Amino acid sequence: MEIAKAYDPKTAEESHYQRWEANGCFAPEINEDPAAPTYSIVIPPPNVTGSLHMGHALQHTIMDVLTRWKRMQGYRTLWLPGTDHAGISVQRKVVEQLKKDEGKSPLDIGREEFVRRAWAWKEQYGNTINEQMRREGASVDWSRHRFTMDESLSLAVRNVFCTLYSEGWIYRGLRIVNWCPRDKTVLSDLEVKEENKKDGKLVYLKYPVKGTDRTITVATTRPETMLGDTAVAVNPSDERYSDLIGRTVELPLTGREIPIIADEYVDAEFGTGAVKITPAHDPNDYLVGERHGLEQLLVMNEDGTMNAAAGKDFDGIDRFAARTMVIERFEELGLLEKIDDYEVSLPICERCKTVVEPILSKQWFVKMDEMRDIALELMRAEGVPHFHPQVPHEKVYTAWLENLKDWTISRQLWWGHQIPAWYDDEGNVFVARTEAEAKEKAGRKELKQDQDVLDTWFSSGLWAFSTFGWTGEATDQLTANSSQLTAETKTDLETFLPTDVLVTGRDIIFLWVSRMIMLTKKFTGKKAFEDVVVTGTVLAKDGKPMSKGRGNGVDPIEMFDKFGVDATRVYLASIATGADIRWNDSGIETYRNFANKIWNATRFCLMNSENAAVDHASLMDRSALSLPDRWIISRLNQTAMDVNRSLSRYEFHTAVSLLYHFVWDDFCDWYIELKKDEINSGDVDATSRILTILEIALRMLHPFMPYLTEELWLKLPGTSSQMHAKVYQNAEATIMLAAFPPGDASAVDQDAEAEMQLVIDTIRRVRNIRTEMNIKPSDRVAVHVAAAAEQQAILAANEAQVLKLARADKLVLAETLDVPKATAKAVITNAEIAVPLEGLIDFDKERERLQNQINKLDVELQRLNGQLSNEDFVNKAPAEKVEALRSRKAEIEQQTATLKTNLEALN
RNA sequence: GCCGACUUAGCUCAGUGGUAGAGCACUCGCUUCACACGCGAUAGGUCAGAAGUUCAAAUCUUCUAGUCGGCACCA
Repeated sequence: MEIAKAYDPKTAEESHYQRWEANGCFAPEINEDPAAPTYSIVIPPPNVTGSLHMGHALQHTIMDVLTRWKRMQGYRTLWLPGTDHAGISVQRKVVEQLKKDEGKSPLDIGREEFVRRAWAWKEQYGNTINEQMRREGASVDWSRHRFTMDESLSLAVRNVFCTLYSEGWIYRGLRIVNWCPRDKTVLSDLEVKEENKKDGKLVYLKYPVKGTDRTITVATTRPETMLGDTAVAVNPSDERYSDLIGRTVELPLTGREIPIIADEYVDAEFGTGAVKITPAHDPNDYLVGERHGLEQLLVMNEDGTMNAAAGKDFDGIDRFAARTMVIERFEELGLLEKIDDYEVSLPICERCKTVVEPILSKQWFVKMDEMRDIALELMRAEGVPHFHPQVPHEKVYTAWLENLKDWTISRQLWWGHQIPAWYDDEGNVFVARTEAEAKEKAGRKELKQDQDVLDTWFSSGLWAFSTFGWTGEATDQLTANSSQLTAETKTDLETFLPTDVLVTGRDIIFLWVSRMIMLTKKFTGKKAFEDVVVTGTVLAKDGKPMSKGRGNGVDPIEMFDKFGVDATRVYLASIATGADIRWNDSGIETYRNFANKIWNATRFCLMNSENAAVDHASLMDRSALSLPDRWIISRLNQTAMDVNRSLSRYEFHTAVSLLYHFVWDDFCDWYIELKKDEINSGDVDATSRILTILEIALRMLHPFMPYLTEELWLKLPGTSSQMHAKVYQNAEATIMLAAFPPGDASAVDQDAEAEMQLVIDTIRRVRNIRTEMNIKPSDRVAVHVAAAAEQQAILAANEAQVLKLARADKLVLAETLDVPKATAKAVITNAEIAVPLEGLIDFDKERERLQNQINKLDVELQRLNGQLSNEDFVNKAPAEKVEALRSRKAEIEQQTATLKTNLEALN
């Protein structure tokens, strides 16, 4: 069979995905047994404006590994893909496009037209990440792809809103919220990030106290808000100001007169001990205002400019320009006391980096206290979700829940789920799924729908169940009597919820994961998922998070082009420990090389495969198996068991490491080398066996390296759909439906492993002698081994292999050595190795070699002696530990004695 | 301010009580008929520092230092 000398990932990547998809291999229905156990994962829906970044690639790799592994195990498997509608991001893109192409604003074209264009934008650009996922090899069921604004998911949103409203969990109220003046919308606390600014200023303003010649000084980082001050507060016990309480100040620049009040909120120690109170522009001031019945004076517009209430001079001025103006005016009036440098932390809009303005606004909120209890109860009673790694995520999650504040869910956007609330002329609100129902409730009056839409995370919070068809309508097949349903009649909702695992980054545990847990439980009574795998962050080479701003990102698509999809996937899996990790090109090269190694190992097996074929029976007849066969079968089964265990614990890096070492070290470096002569000589049985070992290895590798393994598996003679797991018997042959090797404990053969160790050690010591004594690779040597009869027999049975790999032409086995003085020697467990080097040996060098071996053993001997002479150790340590050290000590002493004898013999 | 994580070979990282590991880089030798994206052989760590628990600590506890993260506050 002709097969290229090096693996070219492109070929494999282009040929298999389409066929898998077309054959329905990704859909759970490929599984012929409707009663098979299920395994389901919903994807954290990427932003529809987004393209694939390294975080996606990492998480998708993990999800695909799990999905393919479970599918191969015969589970009825579903990995459900989809995207979210990304309210703010899409809105911004469409606004920009509109301005650029037509010079128009959204208001110019109206809401209906704007939404139409947003859909058009989504249709045109929203598919990028889906195509990239195909390239990744993601085995998602595209027939179940969901979008948060799909009709069914939107119906679910409306029903959830109505239910929560009718139960009093959703309310509309006037609160201080986070306002982004650039996006002109409110944001939830989680969408605002604090940023420390060292170059901030603390401005001290003097307010004249009415009826006196005194002033009272307040300090502020936002001087422009003084235009909205409605009081000055001091601590009631602050004697400096006690005589001023109850008086008023004449608020400069405004002509307004505001009271001086006393409130415990004020810290007399901080600043001047007097605080300006702006109830409409600061959350703490808002509370003070509530306590004292102060006016809430809003002085800012939604775009961050000051409004008419700020005064004629400031009306329409941007907030930062107004800040400068206020300072200047105070200076002119002689009322600016001083300006101090001050480190401030500014709230920043997570998406657009604009400084967020705390502002009084009427918004919709979800009350979180009862919601929180749902999640805490799940964690308390069942420990759900199980976080992997548990530390630190479980603790952070729980702590966050305990301090949860209400969630602002309205957004001043047009793209999204418009809030299903209608108002009559008097401002009465009617919440209903449809306008018709609202009118019904209102007595058929003319109503106007709320202009706001819901937070995108509100709809993604339903993702775990709305994606499976839950709409909140009476027609939903829900859980109550699902036990009466047969497997065939169960809906997706009954079949796949709860999902098995959620794989995500830590940045959206609060934003999304926690809300999904609460909402899923509330509306379906089920858990959203049992486990949450929290991946670390893939950092750039500089140790910082990858970001467009820094320009330090690594594009997964470029990595696919450069190293191949499979290599990238295995590399990502190898770093999936839960900890953050720096991107490292040499790491990914390792797995490019690994892919090539697998390719070439297969190439070798296929070069001589005439008449041979994959044949699982060929491994069963123990009497026909040689030592290397028994050994590799033992290693194979041990590896399979360990890989399964690692995957079940989400220890992806361990699984990769096990597979890497099995394939490269055990299979390629030893097994292939040991069997080479047999294979090359056309031994059909030997070739069938090696093909079979390889075939099983490819299956284990498949979840990590889907393209390479499929490409090679299909080339192996004898592979067919007969090798599929039994629930996929009628599908077209593909490795992705082959049974995942479970590993067989009874095939693990400790004797074979010990015997092989003797062969390996013998070969290694001879190679070592050759290198250190500068023997040319082309020169053959004689190998003498002194050992007991049992060891002699093992080596005798593998003489050809030892000779070949040690590049020797003679193997002499005896109880004791009979060699000339000019001989290099070494000791291994249960044997002594000697290589006569007449005329070639450098006696000084051989002395040095022997002395080095003695020295190394001596270091270990010292330590063993130390431990064994410690009575506490001997008395208290487990007996088998003590015994192990004793026997190791005896061995070392014996080996040292031999080496010393040999050293003396050279003199 | 509170909470947490991390600190192991030159680099990037595994390793949750019993002889310190990997990949890459480095050194030496190989056009050995699957693979130079390779083969063979070496070298390289008082596991951040200190104290404690234990027969035994990279691993458990406490403290210190440094790095990073989350939360809170911020007139």
